[in-house]
Amino acid sequence: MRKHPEITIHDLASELRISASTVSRALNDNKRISIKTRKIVQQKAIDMGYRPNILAANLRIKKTMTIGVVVPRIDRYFFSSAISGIEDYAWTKGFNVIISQSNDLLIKEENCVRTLYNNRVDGMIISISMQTNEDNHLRLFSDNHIPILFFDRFCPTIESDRIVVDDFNSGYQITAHLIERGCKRIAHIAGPELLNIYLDRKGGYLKALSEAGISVGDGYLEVTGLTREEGRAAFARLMSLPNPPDGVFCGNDTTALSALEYCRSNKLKVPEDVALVGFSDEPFSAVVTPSLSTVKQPGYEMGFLAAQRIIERIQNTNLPIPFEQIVLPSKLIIRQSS
Amino acid sequence: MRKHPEITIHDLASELRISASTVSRALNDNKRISIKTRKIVQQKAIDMGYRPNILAANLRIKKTMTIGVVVPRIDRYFFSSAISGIEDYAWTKGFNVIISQSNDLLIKEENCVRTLYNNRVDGMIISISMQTNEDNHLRLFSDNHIPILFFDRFCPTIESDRIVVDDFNSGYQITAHLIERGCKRIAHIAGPELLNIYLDRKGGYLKALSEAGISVGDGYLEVTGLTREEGRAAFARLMSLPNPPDGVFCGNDTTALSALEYCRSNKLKVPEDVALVGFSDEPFSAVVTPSLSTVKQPGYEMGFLAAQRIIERIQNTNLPIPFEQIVLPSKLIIRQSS
DNA sequence: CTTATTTATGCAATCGATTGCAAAGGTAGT
DNA sequence: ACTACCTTTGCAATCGATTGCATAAATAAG
Repeated sequence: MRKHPEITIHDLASELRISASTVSRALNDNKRISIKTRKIVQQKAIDMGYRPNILAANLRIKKTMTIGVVVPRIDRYFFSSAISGIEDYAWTKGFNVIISQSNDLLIKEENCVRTLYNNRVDGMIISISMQTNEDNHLRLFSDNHIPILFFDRFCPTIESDRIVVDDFNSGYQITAHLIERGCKRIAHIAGPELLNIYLDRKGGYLKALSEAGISVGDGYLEVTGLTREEGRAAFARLMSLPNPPDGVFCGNDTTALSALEYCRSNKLKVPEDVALVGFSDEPFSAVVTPSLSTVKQPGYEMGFLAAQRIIERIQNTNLPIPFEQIVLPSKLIIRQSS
Repeated sequence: MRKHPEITIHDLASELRISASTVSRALNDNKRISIKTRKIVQQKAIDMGYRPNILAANLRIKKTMTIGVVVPRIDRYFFSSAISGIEDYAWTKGFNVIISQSNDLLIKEENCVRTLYNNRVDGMIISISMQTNEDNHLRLFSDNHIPILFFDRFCPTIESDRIVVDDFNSGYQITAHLIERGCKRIAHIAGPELLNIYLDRKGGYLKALSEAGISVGDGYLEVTGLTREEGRAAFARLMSLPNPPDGVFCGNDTTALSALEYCRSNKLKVPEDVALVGFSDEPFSAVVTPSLSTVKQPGYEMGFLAAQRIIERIQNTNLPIPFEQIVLPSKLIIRQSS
């Protein structure tokens, strides 16, 4: 079939013996061109297999119709479903999504953000890394008035839109649930204090306890990186305390799973000996035995909404819509582990 | 900080009282420019906060430094880990990755491919949808000599590179394993015949059986879309046969999970009453009870390799490297379910 | 000191589309 | 028939970088 000869508006123009500007306008359905010519041009474009050179147009327009996404890891279900939501919406609006992952490393995140900036994405959706304790790279966007939007893990020092779930309340509900089901000694494996989401989950935990007049037992508060290994280690420490907990609120499902495995190999009954609750509703949580109680975060919806919001902002740069923190409902899912 | 005034090479040029061409060359470390000037220009670029306009450069160069990716669904672990591999490698080479998902719909896939084509990606990595029974949209790339590479699910009628696992052999191994552990009546829940991967898995199953002198029992071969629901229905049909199987090779882990759940609710013991094997090693497979035997597909490695290969092709358009089908080793993982 | 050669820089065209302004053609009003 | 106005189209500049060719400057050779 057709090989290299790439058709331009100039080819169309000379073929039709009209000017390139007319062709351009005709293709864009500009009312300044007569309907008749428009039809002719558009038909010819099809006949000759013309495809617009988006780069040239973008250069002129100063838009790339692209939004950048940075997440800690693409292969974590919560994030991939968020990306799925972003892509689905962006696609309907003709935006492209370019993705990159920070691997939870600040340096990599800085590089990703800088690259997206240099690639002139029209906006960026990001969930920051566990290490992110400064915001210079993010300022690149906010200072230059390029829309930036955080979801889930956000940077509190940057003014911008955010989409989060109510981690505080979720932490509260989880803990309240454990209390209600009769747990007396409730521990918590928390995530890095750098991230608000983990601080909030812990905050909810503390509030629920204090409201119930329960004090946090000695050594009942572990702070970890929430990996499989750290989770196991932390849980092991908890269970070797002189007075081990009978309920543990794990910072995420991964650590809850580690806990479950620890219980299995140490012949501890869940939830009889110790009740467990995780966070995120990873796909495996529903199918392990016993199935894991957890909090469902609407990843897809968050992504969808994020895309919606940032595209709105991209298309109304002048309109001063105030920044907003959108809190999505999360849902406590009680299963066999508690 | 700095607001709108975007700096161009011309600004640098006039500031330094030299020509734009010199600035351009200096920034690209062209040896035709004296080291001294190069240093000066580069420093000035930093001072003035210059950032190259990639669009302008790309327009000239006719490269976008972008590779497009199309997968059925981003939120499936196999695919998200492949994307992760793609992104990791592409990133080291300065390529951007733009993703889109077909949702296993041919129409959506066609649109995605066309969009990527119009966006002038330098190459495309794709795993086709379950419905893809024609290749016109894919010809858009191959006919125009834009590198295209398939991974996992490929289109046999398009000449191109492919990265796959040995589905035939994997299917063979799974079945042989079931035979070896004593199963006499082995069924298979296969995927759409449109896709080679499923045909091959089935082929391996058949070969192993015939080699062992076992014939396929009546109704022992189900062909489905491999979803949760279809899997359950198919498995239910199998188990209600007059002579139900004592070993089932499920086309993927999802259907194997459906089977497992069916067994649970129907008090069938796995693997005593019926042994189960899945395919893909989804994250949940290791943690369900009983844990699922399955075949591990190296998603991340496939993606990494795919990116490596396609970038190589992008950068050597003229060099006629012959197309290749790269077969990656898969690994049978035997767990409790068999 | 002149000519040949290398080194460093600049000019101007180019990539392909968009767009303000000008101009040509057509219609209408008086 | 003349001016006024509207419709339709074209000219040429622009977006910001790259690059072949030409030129200027510096060095080497004779």
